[in-house]
Amino acid sequence: MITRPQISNAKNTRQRILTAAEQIFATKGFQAMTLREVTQQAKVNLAAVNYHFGSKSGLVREVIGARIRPINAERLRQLDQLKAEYGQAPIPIELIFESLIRPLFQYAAESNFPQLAGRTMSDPSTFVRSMHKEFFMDLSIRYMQELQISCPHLDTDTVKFRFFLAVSTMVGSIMDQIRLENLFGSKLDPAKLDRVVDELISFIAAGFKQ
Amino acid sequence: MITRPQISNAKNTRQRILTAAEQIFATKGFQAMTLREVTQQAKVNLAAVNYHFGSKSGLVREVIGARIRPINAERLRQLDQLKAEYGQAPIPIELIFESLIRPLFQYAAESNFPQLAGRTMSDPSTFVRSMHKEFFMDLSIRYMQELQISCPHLDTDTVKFRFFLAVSTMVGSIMDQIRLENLFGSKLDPAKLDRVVDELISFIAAGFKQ
DNA sequence: GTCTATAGAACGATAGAC
DNA sequence: GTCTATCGTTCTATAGAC
Repeated sequence: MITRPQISNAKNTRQRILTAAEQIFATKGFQAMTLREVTQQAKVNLAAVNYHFGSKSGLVREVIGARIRPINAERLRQLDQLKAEYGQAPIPIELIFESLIRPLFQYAAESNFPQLAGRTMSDPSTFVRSMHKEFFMDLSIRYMQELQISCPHLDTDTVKFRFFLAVSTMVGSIMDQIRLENLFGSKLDPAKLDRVVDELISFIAAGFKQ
Repeated sequence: MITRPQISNAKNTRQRILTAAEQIFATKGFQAMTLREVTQQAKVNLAAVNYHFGSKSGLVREVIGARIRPINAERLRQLDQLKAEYGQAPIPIELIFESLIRPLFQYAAESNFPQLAGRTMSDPSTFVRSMHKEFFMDLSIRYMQELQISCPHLDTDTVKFRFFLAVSTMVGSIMDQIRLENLFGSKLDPAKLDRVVDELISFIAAGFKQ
């Protein structure tokens, strides 16, 4: 029997690094995440990071991209479906934001992705900032187009302002789970997190519709 | 004539360190701000930071506190004045948030304080997080009490959720000036910043009132 | 593909002269 | 109060054995 320990180990090592890096980056940010802590938590050798990902930046790029690409694909899939459903009629604001926000939180129970996304949006390091533009610029333009159609009474600048505020609310609320826990005095159970998403969507839609 | 070069130099050195540290912390965050860069930009000796502030943490504590204390005092002053004006009657939601948000942005033209505050709220370092609790916990409780009075139809948890979202919007929007500039394609002039504040207050109030 | 060992640079902090 | 000089630590990244 031919065994392939290298390949299967490689996958395990690579995946364990990704898992550890995601958790640490999400909670500490780019600068404070050290490769020593990542490899220690993943129980792999320090040099493995450079072998598999080339550099610390390469690792973080992979961590963020691996999570955000499927989320953004799901967002656009839902938006396209709404587009098909409503045809020429404008899509209701709530449904547009549903398609933007639900996919972001749907994996929250099985990962810390929301926190990761929030960190990606708020991390001060120039490297992470450049990724933010790469992953969200086109998406933002598409959503603003759709919102403009659903809000013919608003001028372009107002749509931009309110979309900026809507995204700020979304980002701010997923970024700061600790502030949320301070407010409520304990860890959030999944039921409370669902409630956060419901409140978030209706909060944003109300601000946008006025 | 008796000169006191030490004292006047001390003040200059101390102040120059604070100014440089504020600018760098606001843009880069705690971890990425190095004392070498701060002292180089302030044109003072590296050792001066430890003489005047004890440590990097001590410096950042001073930077944040020096800005946030007067802002919070002004917020509570305005809130108390509203309280006196309205007596037993509930204060309108918009005015409550005016008192929370305007003082945050009023010094925006003459400093980068909004960005500093956003960084304080979002920085992942545990040290900065502890300051966040120190400076904003009591304030949050006071504002939630006032909002509860103005929203007797909402239960306590809903007030908490929406206050959390309102603060998220405020923090997210001041934190990420670069995202705002990406959206509008250029630096924001003061007139646009005023517009941001107006939109922000009405956006939050709409989300809270529904 | 994974390891040890280490290069090379940057960091916060401090001791001690002035 | 300010300076020079430096300690001890930590970091990313890499070279080279296995």
